[in-house]
Amino acid sequence: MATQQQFAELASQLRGTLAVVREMARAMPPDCPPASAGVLSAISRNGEIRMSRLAELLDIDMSVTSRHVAHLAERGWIERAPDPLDRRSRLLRLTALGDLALRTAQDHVAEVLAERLSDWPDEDVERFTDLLDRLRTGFCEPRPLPRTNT
Amino acid sequence: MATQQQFAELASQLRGTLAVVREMARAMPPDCPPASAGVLSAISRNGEIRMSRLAELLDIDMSVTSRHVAHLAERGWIERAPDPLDRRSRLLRLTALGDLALRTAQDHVAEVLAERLSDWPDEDVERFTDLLDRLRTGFCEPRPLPRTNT
DNA sequence: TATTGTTATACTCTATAACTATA
DNA sequence: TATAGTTATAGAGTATAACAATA
Repeated sequence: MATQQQFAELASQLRGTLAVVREMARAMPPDCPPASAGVLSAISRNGEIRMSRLAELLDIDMSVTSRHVAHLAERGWIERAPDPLDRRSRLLRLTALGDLALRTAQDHVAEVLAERLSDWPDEDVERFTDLLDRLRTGFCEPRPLPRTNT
Repeated sequence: MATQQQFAELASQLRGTLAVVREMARAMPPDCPPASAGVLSAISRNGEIRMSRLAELLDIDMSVTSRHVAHLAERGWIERAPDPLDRRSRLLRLTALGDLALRTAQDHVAEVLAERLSDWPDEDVERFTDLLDRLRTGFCEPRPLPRTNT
């Protein structure tokens, strides 16, 4: 396992990454802020989905998810259909307009990244994406209880 | 260069990393929120520093930096000395208390990372830290003007 | 009684603009 | 006139708590 020092450095770099995410956010269309793009992306990847599951995927509170979803629905980017199996619930799915908005947003950020990271070799981009994915997965997955030292 | 698709995926993973940073933030002491830790860390790395330079390093507006710095000064974690060369300016430096606060905060987040990433090999942590550093550097450094197609 | 989703309220972090005091 | 820093105000994103409808 890495040393305490190494983890501290990693943590610091992760905090520093917020500046990059902020920079990417500036490239987004005004009516599709990063949080909206994240919700669209999650729905697109998963297909029809419930609010509660969506909140779980995004790792944010359902109250927050609800507000983002309302924003998207106002723009006609998603549909909220009643769930025939549970009338408390709603099933969300992307509309054609929503799919277009998502693609547009993705194109914008990809362009910004391509411009700034033009000198990165392919494999570094791949490896980086993979590490980020593993980080998120390792964090958001439920963890076994920490072992006590008995 | 990587494809548009690869960059889009990278962007998505970077957005997803926000969830991890939020999770780490929950492990911070209540009077040392992540933003404060970031400022302490930057001052610690650079030694005595001016406000304007600090804002540049953190890539946030000076008005925001000013508020964070005021927060730290109230707690006795930094000192603000007048700059003998320019009386408009102030020189910031960590106090012993501030150094302690920083170390405490670093220990907390490192512990969280160590717990969640216990199965990561050393080299992955190193490589990941390096990639994050290169990303931030590639983004926050001034860029040459994009070439027009003439 | 518990759960799904919504709304009201508050907190953190950031940006823009107006201000002051020096340069 | 321009620059360093501060403060006031606004906006995006999140969390907690109270609520309505349904299970």
